[in-house]
Amino acid sequence: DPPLTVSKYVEGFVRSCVPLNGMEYTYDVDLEELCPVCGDKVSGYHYGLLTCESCKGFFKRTVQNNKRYTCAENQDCKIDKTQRKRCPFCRFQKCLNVGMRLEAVRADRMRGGRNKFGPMYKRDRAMKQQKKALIRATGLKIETTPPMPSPAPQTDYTFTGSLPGIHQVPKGILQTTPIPIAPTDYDRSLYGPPSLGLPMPGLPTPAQLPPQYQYTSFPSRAIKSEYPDHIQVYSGLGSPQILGVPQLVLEFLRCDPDELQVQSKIAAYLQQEQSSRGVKGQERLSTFGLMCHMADQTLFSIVEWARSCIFFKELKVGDQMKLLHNCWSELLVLDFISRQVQQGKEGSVVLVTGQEIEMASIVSQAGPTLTSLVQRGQELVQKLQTLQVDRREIACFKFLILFNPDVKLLENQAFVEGVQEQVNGALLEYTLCAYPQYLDKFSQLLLRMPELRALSAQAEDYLCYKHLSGEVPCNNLLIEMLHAKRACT
DNA sequence: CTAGCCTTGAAT
DNA sequence: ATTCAAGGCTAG
Repeated sequence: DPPLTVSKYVEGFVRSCVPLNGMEYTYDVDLEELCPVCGDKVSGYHYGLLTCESCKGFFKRTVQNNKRYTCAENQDCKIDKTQRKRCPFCRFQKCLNVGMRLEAVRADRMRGGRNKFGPMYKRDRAMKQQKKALIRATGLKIETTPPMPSPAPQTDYTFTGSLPGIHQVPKGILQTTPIPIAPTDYDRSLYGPPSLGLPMPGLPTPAQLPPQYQYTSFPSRAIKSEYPDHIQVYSGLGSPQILGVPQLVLEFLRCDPDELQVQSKIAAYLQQEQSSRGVKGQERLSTFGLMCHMADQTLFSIVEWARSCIFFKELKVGDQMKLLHNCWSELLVLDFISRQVQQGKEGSVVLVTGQEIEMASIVSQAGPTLTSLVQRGQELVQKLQTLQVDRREIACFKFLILFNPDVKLLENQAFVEGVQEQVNGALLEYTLCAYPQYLDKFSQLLLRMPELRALSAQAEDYLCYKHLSGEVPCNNLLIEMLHAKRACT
């Protein structure tokens, strides 16, 4: 019989995360922040984000009057409170780059009332509040500010498939700066309103989709009212076609949990954990202890994901356990790696909670083993970035890892082998369709599998060592998995 | 033009 | 009735 606790879990026992009590935000929370354009005092949400009064006015005047500016310098003027008047070109550029939204300027000039951004502002406030609490609880700074989710897809009237970080790049810059077209989140930005007229059989309806990271870009700075008379569609050139995505890959993507949801759940758990320790008079968690809890919670969400996935849920619990015991660390490492590929910055590492840790501080504070582990991970991240791995391919990867045909003594061996084969086929088809210019992408991707496996084995060894020296917090699913795996192999 | 303050009005 | 992000107004 499998270990009781794990089997309980797989059968449906899910450690619940107590939701944040006191989620009501105090109004002054946001007001401490500075305008992302010029650094002046923020006066509220304007055109999509918190800005100062003057940049709000500037943005409004510029868009309403369709103003065109030119830069006397190199289009990279520093914009701050004292110099913001000097170069309106660069100021407007910065407005767009930080994410101010053209479509929030009303073409009909209607005053008052609320627009579709209202709910988004509210969510953003709640998120900021939560992050602040997380900093208090963990003492870790958060430097990543996830892009603000835009309202439901059906309210977007245009799309170009622009990406976070490079949205709103003016034509002039597009010509001189090579922009890597990494088609992450493609499917999402392509799920436009039904009026796009694209036949998309089997796609999830917008309502089923998690909050989006979407940006709408406006070629030639066309001004769109939020109450448009007509709908304009831009085709995403140079992008992989949605039409070439195998059904299976789409299904995998549908199974994928929403990153933001996992993020806030785990963040809330960690806060709870830390604050309850304060009450019980226990000593607060060390950074390493925190990381263990974080990994533990991530593992919980991975198991939850597996349990609800296509194919996996068809298996008997015994086989589910065997598969999970075999691959939990690989999935955990892949989760970490893919986060770095998708949102990591040079020289730092992003955690599942959205917190960012400088590589330098890892090197200086972590032991040599952990440091080399992270560094090896970063090397793999770089390779995957060079390969331009997208989220669909990562979704396939997860299945390839989970349905490992080498796992012995399965009741339904043939099924697992069959799934492995199907996923391989779907991934091959997808890479060929989406990246026709890059014929060996599939094999390049598969070559990363052994590296991932080696990395996860090393991570397991490290964890085992830490466990034996008594540094891993108890009641840890990680340790349970570790034992289960070593016991059956 | 700029930017601080004022008026509006749908959503809550 | 209140909120608060839109647009409007106007000295400097």
